[in-house]
Amino acid sequence: MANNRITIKDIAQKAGVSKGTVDRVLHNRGEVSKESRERIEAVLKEMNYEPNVYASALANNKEFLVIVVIPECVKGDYWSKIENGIIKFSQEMIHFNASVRIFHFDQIDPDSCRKVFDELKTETFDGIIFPPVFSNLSHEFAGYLTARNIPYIYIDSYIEDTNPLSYFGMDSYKSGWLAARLITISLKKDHEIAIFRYSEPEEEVINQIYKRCSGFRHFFEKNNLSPVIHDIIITGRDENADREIISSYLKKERNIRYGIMFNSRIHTIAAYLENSEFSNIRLAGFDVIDSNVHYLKNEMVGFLIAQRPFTQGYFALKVMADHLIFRKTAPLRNLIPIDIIIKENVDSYTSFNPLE
Amino acid sequence: MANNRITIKDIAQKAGVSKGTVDRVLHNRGEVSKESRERIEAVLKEMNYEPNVYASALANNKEFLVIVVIPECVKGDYWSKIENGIIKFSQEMIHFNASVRIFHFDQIDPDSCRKVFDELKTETFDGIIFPPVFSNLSHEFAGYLTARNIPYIYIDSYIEDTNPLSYFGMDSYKSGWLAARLITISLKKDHEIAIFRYSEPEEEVINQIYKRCSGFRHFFEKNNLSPVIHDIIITGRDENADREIISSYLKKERNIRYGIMFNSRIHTIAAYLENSEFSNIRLAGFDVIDSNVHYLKNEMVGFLIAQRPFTQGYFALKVMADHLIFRKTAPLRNLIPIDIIIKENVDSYTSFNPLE
DNA sequence: CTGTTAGCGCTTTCAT
DNA sequence: ATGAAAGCGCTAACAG
Repeated sequence: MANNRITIKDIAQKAGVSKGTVDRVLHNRGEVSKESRERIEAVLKEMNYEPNVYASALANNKEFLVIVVIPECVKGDYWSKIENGIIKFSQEMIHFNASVRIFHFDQIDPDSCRKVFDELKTETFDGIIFPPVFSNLSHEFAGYLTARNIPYIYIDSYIEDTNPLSYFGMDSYKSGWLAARLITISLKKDHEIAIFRYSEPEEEVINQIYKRCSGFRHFFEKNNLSPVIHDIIITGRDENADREIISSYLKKERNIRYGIMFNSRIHTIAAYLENSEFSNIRLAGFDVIDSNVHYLKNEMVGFLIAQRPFTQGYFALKVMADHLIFRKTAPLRNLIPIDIIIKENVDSYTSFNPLE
Repeated sequence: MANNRITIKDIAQKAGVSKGTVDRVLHNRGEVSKESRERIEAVLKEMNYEPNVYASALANNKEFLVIVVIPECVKGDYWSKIENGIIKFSQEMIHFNASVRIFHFDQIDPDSCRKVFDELKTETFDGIIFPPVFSNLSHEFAGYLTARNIPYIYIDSYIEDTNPLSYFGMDSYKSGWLAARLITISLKKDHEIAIFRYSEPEEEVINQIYKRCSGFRHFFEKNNLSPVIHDIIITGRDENADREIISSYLKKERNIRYGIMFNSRIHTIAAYLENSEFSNIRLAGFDVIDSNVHYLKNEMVGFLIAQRPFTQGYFALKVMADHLIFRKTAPLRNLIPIDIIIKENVDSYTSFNPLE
């Protein structure tokens, strides 16, 4: 039941050549006569040879450096969970002579991101993983990478007209649609909805938020529902100002019973409403980050839509390693499941991690 | 940034011994003087040595056989997804000289399970994975395994007073609780609920179903809700009889608006109700299996509670491999997230699999 | 073009 | 009790 594994030696014997020659055709690095190659290829196929990638990596003894560029993060937030997944997998790579270097930039400052990209243009590395937060910058950088033949993987979001090795992220449109569906379940006839948004969403990051929002609105249209939906524009920077904006708005619009935010910061809204006269407004948001979980548990937030950031980070790096070290391929687009998280299943969601 | 990896050779040099001696202390197989051992152990700790498990497995060249015992399954059902996860990981094991043999038994026939266990008692193997479906049988078999020092891992459910290496499954009580919570969201005052159950749930399998059911009922009690809950007992074997039982029951109880089943066969109920005068009854059930998904999409079923069977199978085998081949440990209890699946996120749920 | 050789990091005889 | 040596499956440099 076991030792029917075919090795390079078996192939060599059966083809009447040496292991060296077999290796040459396996990695077609030339210098093999046509006859030999054809004979070897035939045997390879016939015996259904599968290389032992571990032995291969061991012998290869080549060093790899994978770069990761993500926004600065604090413990427990979305990016830190992606980073944890990356760090976790990086530990499985060290025995293959592969290491990872992580760069951070300021999520709302394109310049800080450009700086990192510029610095990277002076360095050499074998692969890179990053979220295309600022689309213009990322598009340009992707072009550089393609020109240099450096494989890159997107996480979190995607930009068209580029050629990443792979992509891990959520279908933003569908996640917005799903959020609308969930709100609808308990939406009464005269209930109104508030969408909380930042003043001028930096044009560059608009993509993902925009898609979620349009999925959300389309759900109602397509289902012939037309709840009143308010857009409440806040600064996202000035707490006092925001508190004032929100409270004066809600004072005028007494039918608002649901509030949603399409980034991961619904907890800020929850903090404003908590202990206010509007604490009965039910909130919904994105991402199972610690601060959101707090308000999920005290029922300020009714549900969260989540996307397994740890899994994203872990598998993005795994795909890169498979490509670089093991020469394996992976599916181009990996759409993460859109998870529905409420008070009753959040613990099971956060506590499971067979990988850590 | 890279080649600071410490090898056994480095340790040997620094401790002034040979690689062989270092290896002896690493796997404490004796025959080392106390002085040498202490010196080596000091160096090991000082240099923070991490063995290269891949090189180790390669050199070890030992064969492993892992047994898997699961119920017979058909494509697309719960057990087949567990089996897929197992098969997937087994492919990563072949290069470590480890193979997997899968045995099947009839889920509702304890004798067929006993037969497999008995047969296994005459075979030799290095580890085994199975769901303790029949608790008495499993308990006894676990005792045998413990006595023989063969590591075993439970999937799907757990039995007390045994010593498995690890366990992957859902917190059944909480999943029932969650189901009750979800139904409550849209439960109107005079709505009643039907629990569909098999006549005499085989005493042996009662455990998981029982826990789900009590979680379900407790939710209402603890929240001071007291919807009328009906128990509708069907045979589970005789289609015509069941159809008749259900329809006559529902004819008498016109307030029943929700139906739930605590195993994975809510699709059978959906099939009975579809195109009947009771097609407005909303159903809920467990497990994202193909037939359930069908009724989720046509809205006969409102939601499913799911538990990532592929993940269970995959990681159960991974933990076994880590134990056997790499001598790594794993957490004992791994409670899988309790996923909420509705029409709007089911596709994202089933289509994601970076592992396959 | 091809075979031989040394070696990746580790394990396991086998002498000593 | 310990070191030397061979070998796991594969790669790559080097003769020829």
